[in-house]
Amino acid sequence: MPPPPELPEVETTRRGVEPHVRGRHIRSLRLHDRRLRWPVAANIPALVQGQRILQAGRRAKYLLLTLERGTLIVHLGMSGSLRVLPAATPRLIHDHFDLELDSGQTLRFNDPRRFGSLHFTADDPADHPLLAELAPEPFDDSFDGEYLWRITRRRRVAIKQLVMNAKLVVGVGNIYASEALFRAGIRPGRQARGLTRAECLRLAQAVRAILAMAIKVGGTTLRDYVGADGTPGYFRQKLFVYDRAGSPCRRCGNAVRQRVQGQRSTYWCSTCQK
DNA sequence: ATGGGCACCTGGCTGC
DNA sequence: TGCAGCCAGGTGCCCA
Repeated sequence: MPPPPELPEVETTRRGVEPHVRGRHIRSLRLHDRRLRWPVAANIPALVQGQRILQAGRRAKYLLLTLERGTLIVHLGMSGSLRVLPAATPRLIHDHFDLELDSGQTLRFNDPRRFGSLHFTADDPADHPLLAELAPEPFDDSFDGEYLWRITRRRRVAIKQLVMNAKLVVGVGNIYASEALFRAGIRPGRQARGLTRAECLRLAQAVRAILAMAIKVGGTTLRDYVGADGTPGYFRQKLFVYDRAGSPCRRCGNAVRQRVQGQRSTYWCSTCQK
């Protein structure tokens, strides 16, 4: 099973899709299997038919297709992928919908585990319930050490869980949470409020660095299609601690440790992280 | 306000 | 070789 789409994978998908959809008109939206995390509203095809796609954007891990009137909101969940294909391409199992374009291509969504989703909003997507409460984008100026310092002051929750809370930090899933904390030299079990200013700064920088690197790696394999991830190989090689329990830390050689934290596996090096 | 736990789902792996 | 059972993960939601 390939790694789940985190923010870099979603951004890679956005970049892959954008040139194929921008400026195109929607011939039709065909729903094949509406069973996703939330049942796909049956009236979406009628609402989007004939509309032009102005751009492909992203907010956190949500893909946003801006139409002339309204926005399609797509989430890849655990196993979702979007591909640009010739419209006649035979469908496979777990294909959920096709966004057929006037170019003769179709944007096809496949999602075995059905944690993905498709919504439409006629209003400002920023006001949509799924997006309204989200933290600032990691690459925004407002996301920095001071921001992390401010939001952690009263939080007793472990820093790893805080970093995975999309209302506080966006785009960091289980894998990159461990990786970012390793890079910042901070143990995942530390109480958020116990971090120093300097540590908050390092963590903010680490989050940005990890995401930027992953986007760069994803970009190298970008072609005319976009999978949920392109290449487990590249991906795995870059990981310092995730899924490496018992293996030597790539920095100091000590065994990488693992424990369950908030019902998720956490990995860290007790030498490199304090 | 905060934190903790649950639910959703299926491919891939483990162990008998 | 077959099969049952467990695990992984993102994240909205409910409850304490």
